[in-house]
Amino acid sequence: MAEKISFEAPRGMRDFYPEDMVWRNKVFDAFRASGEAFGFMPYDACVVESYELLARKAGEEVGEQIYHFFDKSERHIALRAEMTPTLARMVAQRQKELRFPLKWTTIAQCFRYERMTKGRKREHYQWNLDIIGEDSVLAEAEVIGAAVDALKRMGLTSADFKVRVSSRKFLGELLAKSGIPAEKHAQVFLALDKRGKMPDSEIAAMLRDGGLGEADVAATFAIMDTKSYAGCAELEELFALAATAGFADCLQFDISVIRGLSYYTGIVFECFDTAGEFRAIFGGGRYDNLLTTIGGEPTSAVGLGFGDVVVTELLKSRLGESAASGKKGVSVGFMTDAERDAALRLATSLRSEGEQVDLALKPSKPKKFFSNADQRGSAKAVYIGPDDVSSGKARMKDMTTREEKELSLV
RNA sequence: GCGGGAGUAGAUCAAUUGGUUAGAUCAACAGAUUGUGAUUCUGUGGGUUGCGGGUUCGAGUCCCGUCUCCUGCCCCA
Repeated sequence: MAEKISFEAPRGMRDFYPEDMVWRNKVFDAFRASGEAFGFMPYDACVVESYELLARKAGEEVGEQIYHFFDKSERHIALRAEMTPTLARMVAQRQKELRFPLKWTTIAQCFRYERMTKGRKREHYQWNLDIIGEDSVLAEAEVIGAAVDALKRMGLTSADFKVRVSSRKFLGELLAKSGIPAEKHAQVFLALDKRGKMPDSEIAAMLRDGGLGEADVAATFAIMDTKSYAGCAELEELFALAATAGFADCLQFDISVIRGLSYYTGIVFECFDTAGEFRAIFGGGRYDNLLTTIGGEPTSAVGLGFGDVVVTELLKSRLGESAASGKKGVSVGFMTDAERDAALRLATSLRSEGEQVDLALKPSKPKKFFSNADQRGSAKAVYIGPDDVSSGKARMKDMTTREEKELSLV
């Protein structure tokens, strides 16, 4: 007898039971529908990449968080933590033959070895939208618009979430205007990112540790209180485009949106639930160095990453745990083996008409059959006994109203 | 990486603070009930109390270790 091993999935890895799959499909369906509606071309790629590609792009301590291993030929292999390096590789490989701008989308399974918290596993699916090779702010507007569209398809409204937007370029100009030297900007970005998560006194201390004088610290705090994007042409244009497209009510200017120390260079954005209960729903921005980091030609791009975990938690919280499951399909059952073929013929006939049919696999008592049909969520049920076979008629019951409608057996 | 809480039946929880054979309610299964699912009644199965060690006459309960889950922080797809 084999030794019993744990039935649990490895830490941080996810199983999708049928009741989970209902939610995942709801979310993925919205991703795909919005991607198509906004004209993005689907693509896909290998889950495994060379460690070198991922580590180069990720930099810093993120390398520690990559699942990696050596294959049988000692190649250093890693599971992707995000899609961007892979996208960069694929675009660079065909950079000369592709016609820009590209609008590409994918739902990518990504892995990351780190401490688990609410809304964060070691494995997740991330919907990616990228527009590559386009400088127009309309690119940002389309990417954000598509993500907002997906949230609405899932059943949320602008009252449930807000997309906070800012611009790194704008922030950099404000800092420069205040006389803070460019080499200190990274420090300020870090501090700004902490606003609200940490007392101001500690943020001030962080800034001083970073080599800023008192005047610079004061100037930084003044900039943190910036409430208007007036004077930033690209943000003004983005808000105007959002108004034209009809989703301006979902946008908010927020100078503190930084997106960490990552590669963004222009407009950046993050979407949060209005109640502030969950982590960021999606985030992204413009990055000019997508291809140059791996040795390709300079190309500007706008990208968005939208994970499945947080939004699913949000949907369950706002719409209810059972919101994704609706009654559908027909259950067909039979009393004894003598009616089995009649049941199979009926199931076959219903299926050819496009019905989703769950045929009982063995005879069952009516009580049991209807109980099971109810449990699995069938909208209708037909139970066939000897009398039905001899009369050539059976009754299809609506599981909600309990009304019965006669139908003839074949 | 740092801190807090918790693990008892399929699920939610008890167990008089260390005392006899670990209980209840749902759920499941069978029957009352061989022709139609929400009621009722009867019965049945179900547990190495997360795992390992220790203290004790005796451990679900106390101690140590370990694993897992939840929850803050750090960080971030």
